[in-house]
Formats: sequence, structure tokens, C-alpha cells
Amino acid sequence: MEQHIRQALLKAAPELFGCAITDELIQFQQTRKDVEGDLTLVVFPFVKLLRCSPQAAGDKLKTWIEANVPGVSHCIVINGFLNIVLTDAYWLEQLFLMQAQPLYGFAQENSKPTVMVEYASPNTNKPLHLGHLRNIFLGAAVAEILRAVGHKVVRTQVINDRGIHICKSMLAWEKFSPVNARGERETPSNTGLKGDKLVGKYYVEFDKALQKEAKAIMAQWQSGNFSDTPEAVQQAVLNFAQAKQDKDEKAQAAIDDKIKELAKNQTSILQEAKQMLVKWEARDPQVYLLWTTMNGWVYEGFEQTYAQMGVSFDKLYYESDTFLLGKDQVMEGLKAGVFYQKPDGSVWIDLTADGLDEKLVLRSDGTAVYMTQDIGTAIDRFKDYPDLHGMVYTVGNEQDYHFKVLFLILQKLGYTWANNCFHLSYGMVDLPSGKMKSREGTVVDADDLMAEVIEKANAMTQERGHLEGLSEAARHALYTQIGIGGLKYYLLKVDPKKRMLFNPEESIDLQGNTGPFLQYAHARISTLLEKASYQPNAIKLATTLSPVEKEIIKQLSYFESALQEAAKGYSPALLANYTYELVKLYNAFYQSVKIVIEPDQEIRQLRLELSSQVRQTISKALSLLGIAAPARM
RNA sequence: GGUCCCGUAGCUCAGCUGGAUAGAGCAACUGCCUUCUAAGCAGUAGGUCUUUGGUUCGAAUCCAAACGGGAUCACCA
Repeated sequence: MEQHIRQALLKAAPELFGCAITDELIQFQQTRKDVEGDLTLVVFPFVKLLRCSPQAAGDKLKTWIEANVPGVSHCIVINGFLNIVLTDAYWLEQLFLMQAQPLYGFAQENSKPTVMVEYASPNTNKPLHLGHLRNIFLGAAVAEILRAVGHKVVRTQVINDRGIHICKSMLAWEKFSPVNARGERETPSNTGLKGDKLVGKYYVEFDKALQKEAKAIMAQWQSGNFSDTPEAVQQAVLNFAQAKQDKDEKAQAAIDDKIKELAKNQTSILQEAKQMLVKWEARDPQVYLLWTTMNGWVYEGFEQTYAQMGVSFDKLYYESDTFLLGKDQVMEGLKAGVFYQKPDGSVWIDLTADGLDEKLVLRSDGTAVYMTQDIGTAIDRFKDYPDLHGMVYTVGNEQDYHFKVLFLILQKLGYTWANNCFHLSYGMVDLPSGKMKSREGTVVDADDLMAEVIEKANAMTQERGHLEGLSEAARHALYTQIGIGGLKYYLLKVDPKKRMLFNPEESIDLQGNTGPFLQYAHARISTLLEKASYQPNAIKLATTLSPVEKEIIKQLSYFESALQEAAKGYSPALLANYTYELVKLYNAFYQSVKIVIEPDQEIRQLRLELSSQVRQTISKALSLLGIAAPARM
């Protein structure tokens, strides 16, 4: 309708205003809830053009629109706004149009270029936690939304399966894992631990040992004993100690950290881990075997977690496969003059001309860093998918700088697709107690959290659900749908780029703006339609609509634009909020009128059609968010 | 210190490209199940949109500065 009026006005401008007008002059907005109208045209822009008062300009537009635009009932001019009231017949027609297309709001499949969406991408040394949940739910939802607006989508993750962090777990396991009676060290099968949890445990063990050894070294330094310390390090420590004087507390703490860093570097255990990494890059058979085994454990654990989350991937990338390509690229870039080499052999890029710093892309010992791998992975992906148009990286906002640099490097290496790479940057998830810190044990484990919300859904559903006749398995599935659905909605309803607070109690809430609220509406309509033995059927266009009914159709008709906005802004939150508004409207309607038991057949049918379309829309929106829509609960 | 992000009700958040009297949920209080699922609905109360300037017919929204919070500036990933 907006488009209609817009076109009509543009065409009629010469006769109406005496001159042609530009598109931006015509501004539509949603009409305020408390005044009559379905669509509002802002009159102010026309005031200057017509050189008259807002009221007069409004009147002029009103007369013209009422006479020339079909579907318009009448217009009201208030305070410089022209509120357009559309006819009930127009709205009924909209409802039929939606009913006639089950995929209303969705674009045609594969009508837009291929996009790869990366999410999850965990390290293989730690189990998944709350931060990963936001990442994964967000990425998975964005992938679905992009698909719905017509893109071909490849869901992917890159698995950080190499690097010093893996070696730490491997080393700790070799050193500290107890041996049982059969001479075996701990494995997932002989401990019953999930693989990722077991490996994570040894990562922590490593850190403990490292801290302990570093502490001892610092104590030595404190007492002036530098017998085992290289000259250069000794000098650095003494310099830091010197610098510490006459500094404020904060600066002193920062210097202490630096000294600690030096001490850590002197520990034998870290040296061993570094040697292991070098061996790994040289494909030492023993190290490789251990690496394969322990990573295998982690993957198995992650698989379970992903299954519980209800997410999946189309294609996996392993950094162990792409880092060599990254190194090659760096060498080529070096030849081409994009990078430069320092005397110690390390390779850098100078981005000072772009307002950024110098950035390391290859270590002096020739091993790869994070950036090296990411360069390789990106190029690998565009090789694998020749029709790939762009990438979306779902990664936390603490890496804003990293991605800025990455995209810039790819551009400088001459890859034009770098312009279509987007960093879907999201804010951290805070706890009421503050930031999650692994050292302080405040990390919320993904598996534990999911188990908790399912348990809560279980308890609540037992208490107030309608479960008669459901099998034990079906009930359990329902608890999972509600628990996980609630968790997803909780994490997705907030604007991704904003930092958010995770309140454990609210996250399993069922009332208000929550996942179960939407699911409940869906279930209620489902059983309602079943009881009514609903069959789609045409309604006379002469049927009149109540204000709520009209509001609901209006909101239903916004689905497409809500979806478009969500895709454009990579923001599932927009879709979540849209759906919440729709459900609130419908609930008010549901409570205030009779539907199944409405005696007037024409009205009954209209209300059923309306309910059916609301259910459809909730179901579509929830599925885009990765949330199940149960038929009863 | 440089760069980037954020600041809306007691709490958690909406508020799209500037538009009418700034909205929800939670928490608090009042009502509504002998009619289709009350995980619901109707209502009361709660605001200097951090502050100060600027642009504009019009600013929570755009610009600048200040204040407050966070991230980042590693041969970590």
C-alpha cells in the first residue's frame, strides 16, 4: 500500500504541487496506536513546497488520496500528520493473500548470492560455555534468516585445533593423568567424562602447574637469584622492577603482570609445550597421534552439545588444514611487498597508513599466528565455493580490531571479495556477579546450563502443562523444546551488538517476553484450531473487522519487512521483537472474544482464519530463530 | 594514552532511515478461570532518555564536548 501511494503521488505531483517531487519527500510511518489510522504520511516535508500551513497541506493531500487511491477509506489530518484509514476489505484481502501463500514473507530460494556464515568456532581445549551459546544461537539464526530472504547459505565453523593451547592439554594429560590398573591413562570411556570436559580438565591442570612454577621463579628473582635466567630476561626483569617505583597502583599491577609473563616464559613446562608445538608442526608421529586422539574426544563431546542445542553445520574447516595455506599467502604477500620482514625473520604488515598499527603475521620461528590461519581459511573457503559471494563471521566484539585488520589484509592481497566479508560482532554476556572468568570458576558451562533449563521446563510443565495422552518420550522432547527454546529466545531477543546481562533466574522464566510465551500462544492456537476442525475457507469481503482484528492483520502484514530488516541488520532480535508484538496482540484478542464457540459462522470463520495465520507466522518466526513450536504444552 | 562500542523506569531490554503524549517484560499493587489451554488478559504505579552545547519546523534518535562503563592496542587464540 505504501508503495502504491508513493507511486501515485510521484506521478500526480505536477498536477498536485505544480512540480515534480523527489522520493525522500514522501515519508511513511506506522500510525500511533492511540489515534485512528492504518498508515501515516508525514505532511511537514510538503509544507515548504506548497507554502501553506501543515493543516492546509494535509487537507490537500487528504482530498487527493481519498479520491484517487483505491483501498483507502478516509484520511484524518492532525498535527501535521495525515492518517490514512484503509478499508476493511483491503485488510481482508491482505489476509487472504497471506493465507494463499504458505511461504508468505520468504523470498524465492537461491534468488540471492551464496553467503557463508561462520559461528561456534571453539577452541578444542575447553568445553563450550555461555558465551558460545550466544554466538552459536546468533549465527545459526542469522544463517536461517539469510536463507529466508533468498540467499544460498553455507553454515560453517572453523575449528581451532592447532596451536599452543592444544599442546598444553596434551602435555598435561601426559604428565598428570593417573594410570589405572590396566596401565591406561584417563579417557572418556574409562572415566565416563565427556571428551571436551576431560581435555578441558587437563588444560586447567596445565595452567595450575604453570602458575606454580612461575611463582617459584618470581620468588627466586625477588631474592636476587638469576642463576637459571638468561641475561636478556634478567635485564628486562630488573628494568621492570626499576620502572615500578614511583608509579600508581594500577601501573604497578600492570608491570607485575609483565614480570609474571616473563617468569611464565622461563618455566620448563611452557618450554615443553612450545617444543611440542614445533614437533607437531613437523608432524612428529607420536605427538600427532596424541593430538588426533585428544581432539577426537573433544569433537565427540562437542557433537553431543550441538545436538542438544539443535544446531548443525554444512561444512567444517580445521585450522590444521588451512594454516599452511596461510603461511604460503604470507610468503607471497611478502614477495609482492604487502608484508615486510624484520631482521629476526618475523613477518609484519604496516597498517599505519590506514590508521591502524603494525601487525605480526608470522612468528620469527616460522610458526603461524591466529591471523595467518584466518587468511588461509578465508582463501580456502572461496576456493571451495567458487560462487561464494561473501562471508559472515560470528565472533565476539573483543575481536573487532582483529577482523578490521584481517579484511584489510585480504584486500591488500588483492581479493575483491574481502569487501563482502562482514564481522557479525556481538557483545559479551555478563553475569550478575560480573564478567565470566575461568580462573575464578564463574564460567557457566553450556551443557550444565542446558540441563538446568530443561529441568526447569520439566518441573513447570508438570505443574501447569496439558500433557494427557503424551508418551514419556514426547513429554521429554517437549521439556527440551521449551527449555532450549526459552534459552535461545533469551539470548536472541537482545540486539546482538549490545553487551547483555545473563540473569540465571530470568533466563528460565516463562512469563512475559520469553520463548515459552510465544510457544504457548502457538500451542494454544494449535489446539484451538483442532477443536474447531478448522478448514481454510473464503470470507465475504463485506465482513467488518473489529479494531483488534485489524491490528492483528496489520501486524501480520509486517512480517516480511521485519524479516528483511532482520536480514539487513543481521539481527534476529528484530524478528524476536516483531513476534512478541504479534503474540501480545493476538492474546488480547483471544481473551476478549469467542472463537470456536462463536455462533455467527461468518465471524467464527474469520477469527479462525486470523488465528491460523498468526500460528503460521509464529511458527515461521520461531523456526528462523531455531526455536521449536510445539503443538501443545 | 590511541582507537572502537555502550549509557532510556528499581532491574532486564524495545524504540528502524530524526516526527505526534518515550514503550514492553520482570519486581510491587488491583481485578478476571461453572466459555475455546490463566505459561494468559485488563488495570494502577514507576522517566530530567547520563550532562552540556549545536543542527532542525521538530532530537532518545544526527554532530561536538564532558562524565561514567566496557573492549582492544601480544611472537595468546
